[in-house]
This record gives sequence, C-alpha cells and structure tokens, in this order.
Amino acid sequence: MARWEPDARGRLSVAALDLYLERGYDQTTVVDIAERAGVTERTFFRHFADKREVLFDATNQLQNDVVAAVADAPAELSPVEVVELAMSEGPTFLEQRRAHARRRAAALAATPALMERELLKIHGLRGAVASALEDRGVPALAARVAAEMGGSCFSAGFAQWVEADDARSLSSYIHEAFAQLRLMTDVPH
Amino acid sequence: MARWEPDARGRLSVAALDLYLERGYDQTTVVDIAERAGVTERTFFRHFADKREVLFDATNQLQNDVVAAVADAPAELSPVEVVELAMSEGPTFLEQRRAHARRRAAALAATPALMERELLKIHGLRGAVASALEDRGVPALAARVAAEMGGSCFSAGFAQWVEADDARSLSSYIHEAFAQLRLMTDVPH
DNA sequence: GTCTATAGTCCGATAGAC
DNA sequence: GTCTATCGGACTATAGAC
Repeated sequence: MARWEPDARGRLSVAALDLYLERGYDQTTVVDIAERAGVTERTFFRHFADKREVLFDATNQLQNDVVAAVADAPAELSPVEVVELAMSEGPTFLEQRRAHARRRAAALAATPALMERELLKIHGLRGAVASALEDRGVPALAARVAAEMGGSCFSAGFAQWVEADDARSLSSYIHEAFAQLRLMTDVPH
Repeated sequence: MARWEPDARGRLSVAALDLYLERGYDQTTVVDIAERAGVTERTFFRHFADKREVLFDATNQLQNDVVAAVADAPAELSPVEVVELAMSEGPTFLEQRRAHARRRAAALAATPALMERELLKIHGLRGAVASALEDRGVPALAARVAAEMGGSCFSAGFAQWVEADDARSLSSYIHEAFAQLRLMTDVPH
C-alpha cells in the first residue's frame, strides 16, 4: 500500500473547482483546497504555481494537441485551413468533458482573475500556433494573422458549445465560427 | 501653496513603469513605487486597485474613446467598417505617446502578470464594442464577430506600431491589419 | 493610519519507489 | 544510492478591513 493516496494533483483540481463554485474564488483559500484534497498547502504549491493555475491543466494539454495537429496537417492545405483543422480536430479529448467545461466556464465568468489567466493561455496558444505554422514554411505575417483568427474562432466556438443545450460537437461549433468569420469578411458592403 | 504636490496618480504611474523596467515587476514593491512618487502605500491603493492596474489608465480611456467612435460612426457603414473606423480613429491620443508605449510594451513583454491584465482589458474592449454595435441595431452574432476582428486587428496593429522604427501612424498600422485579415480570408485556396 | 489574512517563496526533512 | 512526492515552518508582500 502506498504511503499517500495517488493523484493528489487531480484531487486538487477537483476540489478547487468545486470550492470556487460553492463559495467563490475570493472566499476560497489554498488551505481550503488542500484540506478537501487531503494534502497540505505546501503540496498544492508544488503542483501548481498559483491559485489560478489549478484550473488549467486541460488548457495546457490543448495547446500541445493543437500544435501537434498543425505540424501533422497535410502539406497542401493553406494556413487558414491548417489552423481550422488543428483547432477542430486537435482537442478531441474535450468532447467527452462538456459537463466539466460548463462548470469551469461558470467559475471563469464569475471571476475576472480566472478569466485573465484563460486569456493569457489563449494568447499563448495563438503564439504557439503561429510558430508551428512558421515551422511549416508559412511567412511570419500570414502565420500571425491565421493564428489570430484561429484563437478567436476557437474561443467563440468553445463558448457557444458550452452555452448551448444540444448534442452538437465542439468540432462543429468551431467550424461554424470559421465559416462566420469568412462570411463577415467576404461579403462586399 | 498646495498642501500636497498635485497629480499623485500621474506620479505613481510614472514611478511604477520606471521601476518595473529598472528592476522588474516582481522585484518592485508597492512601497517602492509610493516612495518614489512621494506618497504613502495607502495612497497607492486609493488610486489603483492593485499593482497591475497602475499601468492601465490609458487603456481604460482607449475603451471609452472607441465605444464613443462606434456610436458616432455614419449610419450607412457595415459593422466591420464601423469597427475599423472606431479602432483607428478613436485612439488618436495614443499617436503622441509612442515612446511611452514602447517602454510600457517592454514591461508587459517581460511580465506575464502584466500581460494577463492587458489581455483582460482588450477582452473588455471587445465586449464593449460588441454592445455598442448592438445599440446601433447590429444583430448579436454579427456584432460579436466584428468586435472580435476589431480586437485582433487593434492588437496586431498596435504591436507592429510599437515595434517598428518608422514615422507611420498607429492608425495606418491598424488599417493595414484589417486589410491583411481581409486578404487571408478572401483569397481562394 | 494600523492591523490582519492570505498568497506565494525558501529552507530543509522524511519516506517509499526504482 | 537516487529519485520523487510528501510535509513543516518561517518568511515577505499584497490587499483589504477596521
């Protein structure tokens, strides 16, 4: 038998989200989270740099998956097509976690400090996608603009997927956001 | 003769940016900033909610100006045209502050905590622009997409204006970003 | 203007897994 | 022996309360 229960990190993430929703982010201390997870405050800070980062394990994985999908995309696709493919097919693991995504989105919407971190992560995703495009030979400026679009469309699609009460996939919402963006810019005024 | 030197708020902003650049954000305490500005720590927190907010007075004014420009734009313009006009002509006061913008950008780039706040402000700007468009009768979805584009193009244009070593205006860089976005989506692949 | 709670860092100690 | 995950306590600075 192990000396400690396994997966302290996972327990901390669950405890944190539950507490942020139950009593609010500001009213939750790191000690509260650690106690509910059955570890000490010190252990919390060994797993997570700060009180916000505990909700962003999935976001960090998302970035890895999307960057890998950009690298693996067929060579003949245009930059925007590469980004659309990577943004919609990279994060398949999220499709199974819609209920969790809803709870997490509620916590972010209630707490500017958490929203700040979310925006920083999306910003980092944009930068990583731009770099991955450049590695494919896409010129810097085109890579930047395509990555910028991708970040916006991912955010918009993800937000609608979280809000909606239907059976549609995240992937389909992200494709829809790309289609809307094309419509807005294509149509002559 | 006044009992206190005037414009404590302005002195605090200047002192903070100087110190963040001299020794880094983490190595600067609020007491350091207050001392250099000739006030007490308590006064700092009466003017600014936290240690980050001290760099964002201009950003808050930017949002007011852009929202006003959206409301005042000619009725016959399309949503994207309204946003492009508002984003490029709203913040004229920034044109005179390029040197300051460069110093501020250096501090943001060096400090994720400051970049987070910047991204939250841009996020708020997007939301305010979307609301202002809806007030003009633009449907919610179109308003959201147009505001999203506007935020991206403002950020991209502003970043290039700050980085570049030329005499071009911020306004021209923002127009260029819009043009690039149209190019990326218009061109058939 | 003073007092206090809490976030976050740094030092080291311990004990099981490999 | 080395590695990794835990825990303990002291410490500074932010930020809010009174």
